[in-house]
Amino acid sequence: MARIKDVAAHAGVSVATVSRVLNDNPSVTEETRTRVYAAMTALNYVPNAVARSLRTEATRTLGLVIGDILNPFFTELARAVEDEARAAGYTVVIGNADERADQQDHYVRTLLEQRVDGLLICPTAEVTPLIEEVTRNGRPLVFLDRTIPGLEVPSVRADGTRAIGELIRHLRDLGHRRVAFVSGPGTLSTGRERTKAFLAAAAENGLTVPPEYVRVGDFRAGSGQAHTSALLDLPEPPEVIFLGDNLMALGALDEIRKRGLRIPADIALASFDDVPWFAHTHPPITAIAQPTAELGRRAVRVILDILHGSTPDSVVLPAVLVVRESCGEVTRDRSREGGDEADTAGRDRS
Amino acid sequence: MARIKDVAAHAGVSVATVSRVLNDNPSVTEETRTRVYAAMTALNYVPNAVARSLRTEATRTLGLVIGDILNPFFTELARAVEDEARAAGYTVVIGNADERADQQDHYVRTLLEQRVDGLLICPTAEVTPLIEEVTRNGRPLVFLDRTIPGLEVPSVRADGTRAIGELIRHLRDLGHRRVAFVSGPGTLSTGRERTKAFLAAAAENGLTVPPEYVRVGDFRAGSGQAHTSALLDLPEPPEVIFLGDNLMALGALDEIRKRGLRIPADIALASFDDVPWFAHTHPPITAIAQPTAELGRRAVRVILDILHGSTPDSVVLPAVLVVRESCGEVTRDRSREGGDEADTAGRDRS
DNA sequence: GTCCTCCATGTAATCGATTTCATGAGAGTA
DNA sequence: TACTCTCATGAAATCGATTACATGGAGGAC
Repeated sequence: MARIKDVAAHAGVSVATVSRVLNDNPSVTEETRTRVYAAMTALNYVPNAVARSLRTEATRTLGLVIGDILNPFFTELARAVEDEARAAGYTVVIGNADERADQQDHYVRTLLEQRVDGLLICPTAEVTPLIEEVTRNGRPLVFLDRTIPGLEVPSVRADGTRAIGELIRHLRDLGHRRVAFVSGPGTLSTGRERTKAFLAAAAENGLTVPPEYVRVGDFRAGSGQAHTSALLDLPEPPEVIFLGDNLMALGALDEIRKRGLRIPADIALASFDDVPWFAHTHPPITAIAQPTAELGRRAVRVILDILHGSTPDSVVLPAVLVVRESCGEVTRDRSREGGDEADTAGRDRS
Repeated sequence: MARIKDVAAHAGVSVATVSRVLNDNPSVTEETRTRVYAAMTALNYVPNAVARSLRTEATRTLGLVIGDILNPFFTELARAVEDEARAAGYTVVIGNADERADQQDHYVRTLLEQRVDGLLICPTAEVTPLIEEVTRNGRPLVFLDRTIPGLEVPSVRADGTRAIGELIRHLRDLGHRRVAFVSGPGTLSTGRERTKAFLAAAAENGLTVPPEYVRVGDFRAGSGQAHTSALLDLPEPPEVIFLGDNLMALGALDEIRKRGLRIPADIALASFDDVPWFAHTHPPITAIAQPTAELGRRAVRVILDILHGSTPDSVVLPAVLVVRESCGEVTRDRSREGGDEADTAGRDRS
């Protein structure tokens, strides 16, 4: 592969001049510039980013570690991060933690070795020694979607507290009394936060929640299915199951379909996270939508701010309730709203 | 950040020795080895992969350029590629072409600059000058999911011809005569191939397909919706619409829902690509499933073979028809099969 | 004509690792 | 004791770029 030295020889100049052309240094004659460009195309020259990064101590690369690449929430997030980063001239390297702390650490380590300029992490666990060390060393870091309390790291996330309150009120208005919640792991801020909001809203709306109605899932389809099965097998099963994320909702649907139950007549369903196909299930699923793409974009802006030397604040954006039909028919004039909701679900897809 | 020189000084050895420890060179005393490890942990040493790659001319990194990161088919593919690559000690850098040739080229160029050891590309266009150059220079390259005819590049893909034949027979058996197809772009091998298979199968089953029933989409939700709308507005609309991929099927569902039509009574639907939620729509969608994860794994094995010096053959795996209910009730004893199909859709999710 | 200034270009050090070749200590043998 | 052989370790070149500093030629002022 052609090196800068070959280009220099071919163009009859020094490597310094070629480097200047590469970096748009204005102190190069128009004539030599064109000669250098000609040499580059003649030799199919592709600059070696490895060598450049070694010298400049910058890779113009961001590392993004997501929780689960099969979760549409994270892919939408990744897509937004990438778009925003590319616009700023950065490349994004995505690592898929698969919701496992060890695999998260594997990618964090790899990304550090590759000397990414900044790290965006959706932490999959409370805190690991590696993460702690990264924060101690003051390397550019932003937590995305999830946070770790006690660490001085800026974070970008959605707050679903209000939307969960609205959901519970909606359920109570529909006459439901026995509501179960399948949360995420207690080691994740999103799991804890959603559970807390659920319990608070239930209390506020006069719903008593027996302990067996609050289950700890792992944000994966399998656990949604298992907990749904367990809940349906209770002596007094709930009237509504609220799943803590879209993958667990998919698992719940699998289980409900397997048992031949009807939604919402036999069991009502709601989900945290809204995904496009929720509008097309039978019936369409009531869900809480996060401003996913905006979270991704803001996270990039925060990390770029850090790289430019400032110390930005954390960002919290509200999630919103999207009422559909999986918790029961809403009797008031909802026809118009139904159309709006379909639009909402499809919003980010165009 | 600590460098190998600092570790050497701290351990009282030379940089060469530290490098030997890093690379598990057996000719290092157990005693110095432990002293070097101690120095590394004391200094929080993280080896600089940039410097190492510059010297060794290898990055242990694979580049993967996918068509669209919001398409679950590609994310499942990416996930499988990543898993297989990680098992072999490689990191994967994913680029999202967003179905645009220019953005595909942007990532190919970036990945070449980063000196990835091999490239896995799902080409988004017939052929670009850059792609042609990459093949001419003989850099390790594999086409995934899609191929470009005329280029001597190994490819890994699924063949849906037989499954499409089965689908058309299934439609004919259900009494359908007017079948429309929304294909992918003619510039993509998958688009051409599916169209060809569709037309051949239609002819074979005695179905006449007027030209306005064969539409060219772009594998994105919006075009599925637009073509569905156009088809439904025809003086003689089709009885069945067969969408060329899962995103266009989602768009078709949007349009059908907007019009308040029922599936399959008003319009029947089938899709290329099977995704988990197709089992949960109303009604569940008949689809053609690709062996997605296996495609990803095989592609990694092929590129690794190339890196090891062999010249592997292309891989073609069959896609299979998954019959559900969106084309009409199957009257025979299908109760058991219904259960099997749900399992099939959920297969890769556990 | 001489000197100074400006500016395009070149020379060489540098980034942090790997790797070849040299070296010197210690063991073994006569 | 002297010599050879082995083997752990060190010194220095190298990968391909960037960049501080040096250089030399053209042009202007006197």
